[in-house]
Amino acid sequence: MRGLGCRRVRSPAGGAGLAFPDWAYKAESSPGSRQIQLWHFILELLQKEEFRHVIAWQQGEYGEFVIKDPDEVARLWGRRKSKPQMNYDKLSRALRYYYNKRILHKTKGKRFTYKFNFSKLIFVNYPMWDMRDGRAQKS
DNA sequence: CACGGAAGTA
DNA sequence: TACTTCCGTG
Repeated sequence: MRGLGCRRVRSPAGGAGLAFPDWAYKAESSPGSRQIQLWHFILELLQKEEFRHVIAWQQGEYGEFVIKDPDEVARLWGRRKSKPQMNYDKLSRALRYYYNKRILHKTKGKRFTYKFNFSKLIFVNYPMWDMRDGRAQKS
């Protein structure tokens, strides 16, 4: 297991310098059968330049991203989950459930634009992390 | 489009 | 639990 202090950053080549810490892209930690989470999938697409025409980080605001092609993102998500009837209406409902979970929030006024709550993602990936003093706690 | 209640799935 | 499906409301 890697140290918690590791904050390696991924910089997209030729990008606007927008990068996100490696802990944010922590695909799946469990060995095997756990189903992929929507936010893992979103981060996965965001991390690959080949999907930049479909979904991309919004320059300026850290953690903010824009779904440039909602139908395509929904199609890709549906393919991954074996849900051929998936569409943006349903996918966006799933994203809205993240509001209360504090994983995402909407960027009001900006169409198809959402923002990751990275501090919450730290908590999701490393439950032992205590946000109050920024040190790992023993249970 | 975006929101969120309500019921259904695995 | 984490969505998926459906839908009325603004």
